[in-house]
Amino acid sequence: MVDQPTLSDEAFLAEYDLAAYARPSVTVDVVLLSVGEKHITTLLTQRRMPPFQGLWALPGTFVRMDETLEETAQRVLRERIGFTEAYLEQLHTFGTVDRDPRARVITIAYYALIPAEKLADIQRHHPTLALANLDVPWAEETGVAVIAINADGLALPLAFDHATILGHAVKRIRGKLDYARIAFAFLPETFTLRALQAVYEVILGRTLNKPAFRRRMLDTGWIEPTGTREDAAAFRPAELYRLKATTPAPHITAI
Amino acid sequence: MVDQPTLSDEAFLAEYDLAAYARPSVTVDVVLLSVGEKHITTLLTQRRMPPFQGLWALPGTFVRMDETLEETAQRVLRERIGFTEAYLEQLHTFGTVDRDPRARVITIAYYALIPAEKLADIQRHHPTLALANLDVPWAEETGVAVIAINADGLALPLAFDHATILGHAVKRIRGKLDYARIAFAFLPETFTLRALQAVYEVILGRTLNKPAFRRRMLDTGWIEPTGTREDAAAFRPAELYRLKATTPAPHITAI
DNA sequence: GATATTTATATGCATTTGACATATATCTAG
DNA sequence: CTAGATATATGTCAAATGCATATAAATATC
Repeated sequence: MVDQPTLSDEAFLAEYDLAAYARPSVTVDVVLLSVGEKHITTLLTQRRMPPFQGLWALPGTFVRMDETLEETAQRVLRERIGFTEAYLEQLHTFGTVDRDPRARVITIAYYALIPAEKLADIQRHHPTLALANLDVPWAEETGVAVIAINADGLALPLAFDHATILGHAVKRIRGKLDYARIAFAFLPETFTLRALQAVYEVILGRTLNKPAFRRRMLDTGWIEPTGTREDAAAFRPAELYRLKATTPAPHITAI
Repeated sequence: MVDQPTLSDEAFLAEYDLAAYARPSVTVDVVLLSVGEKHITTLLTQRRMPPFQGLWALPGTFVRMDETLEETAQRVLRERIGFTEAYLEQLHTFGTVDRDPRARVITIAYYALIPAEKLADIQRHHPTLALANLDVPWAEETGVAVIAINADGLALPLAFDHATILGHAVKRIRGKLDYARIAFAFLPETFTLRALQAVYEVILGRTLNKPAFRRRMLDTGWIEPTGTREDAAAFRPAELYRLKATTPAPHITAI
């Protein structure tokens, strides 16, 4: 229907068209999110070299020429935490001119949801990663930046625009919580309704009504009882549920 | 608190760190969306050179080293349609390795919402742009790619992964319609409730109940009556409404 | 072993939200 | 002035949600 270029044409045009433009550096940064007792948590690395030496940063890497962006993000997971079975989705691309004082660096941010049970494991094998609680000083859909606080209650100063990126990630999972089944990414295979509600409350930053939450969750049809109960710790043990196998895809098929 | 690098350190590290990595080309493509009688519409350009010569593409350009991504998107608007007062937001970043056969090109897609009244104007001044109706062969939140159809009912073959990008844009505005005031970006300053409902119905691809829509819209508090009525065309003229001035920002403050 | 205690689970009820049908109001055309 | 067409308002029903309370099932204590 349309003339296709010959190979030599292609080669010529590649030189002609693209080489004329300066190329920025491109990285992928991954927000590693999990859910603790009272806070959304994340894993940060301390920068050992300038710029922002000593400050805390999201794990990231440069995009290689032969890998997709999603593959880059998965490589970050593999190389930094040795764990790739996480819900992974693109978040936003940050391209302010001077966000990196060295050069023009555009970063495509991804976020990965890590089961809380895996966190201790990951930290044990990767001691350079710091576990931080996120303090979200805004409600609903407003603010942007968040504050990272370590186990001693001290704020970890963040490098680059990473406070903003973290804020975008929090905003995203808050917004998706109601229509996407992302809360389950933070829980083990089987879980109680109480544990599920705790995840919701931590992410949303407010308490929820128990009977209403139970009914709403059961009505979604997302979960099913396993028939077993939690280990009797103290008092009546609760029924364990699991996420049903999804017929449609659980999230957007990314390109 | 932390040792800051000297300038010479910085210069050294900039060379050391960043130059070691190959850099992809980076572009911004803009999905120009509007709403017609029965379809979501968009403006496409026909490629005059390989690759995909003759096929239809989103307007886009290379990111310059001294402009943010949003500024690049605004430059596309200024240079291609001469109109920048549009709701503009980042959509998604597409980075498949071979999406451009010439070289590795990563594109950050934006979408701009154009008032329907401006479309004829734009096309008159920019005859190389084709107005296409979007056929969305999927409901709700499923599919991805869409089909562009010109005024004669013929499908316009799309270059690169632009069918997918267009699909993401449709999905995005469908999803945001209920909680963000984006429908108004397609309407003139003052509008009737019937016109507003028509925009909703075109975007969602289904009809809505009239009284329920009226109440829902009035209950949002987004709009207020102007006190005037539409030009009596035929039969009873409807009240004209306008979008209230927003106290909080209408959309996320991008970095 | 009976009872108290604590949490899980279920139920009842008032309020809210939305879909749908229908009624009333207001304009133009003739 | 009347008919026709559309804008606007109301009424009803079903579903969803929030809150209070009742019942069930486990352990700890006396």
